[in-house]
Amino acid sequence: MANGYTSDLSGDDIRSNSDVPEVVVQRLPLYVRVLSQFESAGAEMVSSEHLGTQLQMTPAQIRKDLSYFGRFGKQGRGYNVKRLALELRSILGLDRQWNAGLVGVGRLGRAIIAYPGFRPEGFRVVAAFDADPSVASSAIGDIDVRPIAEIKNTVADLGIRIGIVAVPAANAQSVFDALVEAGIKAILNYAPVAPQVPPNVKVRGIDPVLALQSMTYFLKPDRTDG
Amino acid sequence: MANGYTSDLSGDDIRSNSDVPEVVVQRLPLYVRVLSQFESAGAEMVSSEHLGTQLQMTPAQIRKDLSYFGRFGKQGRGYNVKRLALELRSILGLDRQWNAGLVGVGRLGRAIIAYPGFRPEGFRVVAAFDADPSVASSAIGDIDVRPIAEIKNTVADLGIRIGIVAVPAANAQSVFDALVEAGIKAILNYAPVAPQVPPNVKVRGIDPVLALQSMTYFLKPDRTDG
DNA sequence: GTTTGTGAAGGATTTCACAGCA
DNA sequence: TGCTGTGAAATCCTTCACAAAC
Repeated sequence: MANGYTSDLSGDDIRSNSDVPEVVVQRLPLYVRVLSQFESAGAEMVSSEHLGTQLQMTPAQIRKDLSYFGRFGKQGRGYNVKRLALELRSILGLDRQWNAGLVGVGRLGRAIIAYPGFRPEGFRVVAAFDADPSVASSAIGDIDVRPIAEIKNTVADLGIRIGIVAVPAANAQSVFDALVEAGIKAILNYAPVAPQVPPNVKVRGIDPVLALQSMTYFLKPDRTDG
Repeated sequence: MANGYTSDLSGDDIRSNSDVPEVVVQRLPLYVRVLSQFESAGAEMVSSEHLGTQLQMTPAQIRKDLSYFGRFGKQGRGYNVKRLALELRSILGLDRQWNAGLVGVGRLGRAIIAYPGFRPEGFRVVAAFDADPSVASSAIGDIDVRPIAEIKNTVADLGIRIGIVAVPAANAQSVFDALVEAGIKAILNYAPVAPQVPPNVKVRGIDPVLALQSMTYFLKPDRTDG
């Protein structure tokens, strides 16, 4: 995200900071992704050097990151691609399904429901919520849309662990509050706001505008291109 | 946002690292955003304390960040909301329009074109490109769709400074190459790949899956909720 | 009294560099 | 020989704490 603000840890039922830096956790999915690519390209072994080239990172950083979780490599040979991918997926909890609840079924919310990239990675949107009563109590595809007031019950009933917020900025904070109240500890936020949540709830923001705005800074010394 | 990997700087025509840390630049848009909110709420002045509460950051960090660019505050009073917003927008180059070219007009690409959040912030998608010849040379809304081979000319003709990549993973690298070849220095990447670009080209990734995958780590110690 | 701007301190992250193993 | 795993060094980033300004 661009740019995930991330409300931090040290809850009681969220994995505590223990001593793995947050940045390291954020890089793990990147490793999983390129390992998958190597895997389907048929590679058996891979070195930190090789991974580093793909990800434009130093080999040392990759080795250090992995060393927080175990000793997965073999000197002189590198890492077994399949094994390392499996280990990392297990560390991240990607070896199971995660149910998500989407709040806001406007244009963006519908695009999120239709997005085909979640399922193959084990994320399922199993319920949707909306403030508009004419939308709520209908259905989109095979997903029921319910009134916001039902978040808490539905979260419990369907085993929802992840919230996805796709409502207008003005309504976003009240949605965060409702999700937190429902016991949600991980939120993917598409709304252009800085969420106020307790420190034991993680929020990652998806915000293309913020991403663009931090790049224009570097474009400024603007040699008249066009 | 989620997690922007960011291929770094020190080009010749990209604002050099000088000595403002990259993290600081990435926070500036956040400040702009909450300042806008305060502005439309009618606030005249704001303190670093107050901003910090909104953004869940320490006041010291905000003051330090701002101090890289100038002395915008008044002791005892804080910052003038309108003035600070204006200064930051100017620093980030948000006081003008930026033209972007979108590559890939599938489901996601069309959603990006339809996204109403760019325009009000000064970002305009002025051209689209696609590999599929049956889509290229058509138009979507008021935007022409052209073959990928025309990127370079179109970038020059329309003054495009920003590339937006919304193609399938398999085609993404060749699109990055084409954009770089066309002289683009800032790319917003929606494709789930780690781009290989020269160090003077900035890339920010928008990737909800990566964002989710780094949150599940903290959910793992999984008290059977559902 | 309040709040900024900033050196200096403290903490976190990255990189170095090399012993140890295959 | 080739490459990992890792303490130690170096760098980067955040927070502290206070003089100066309003």
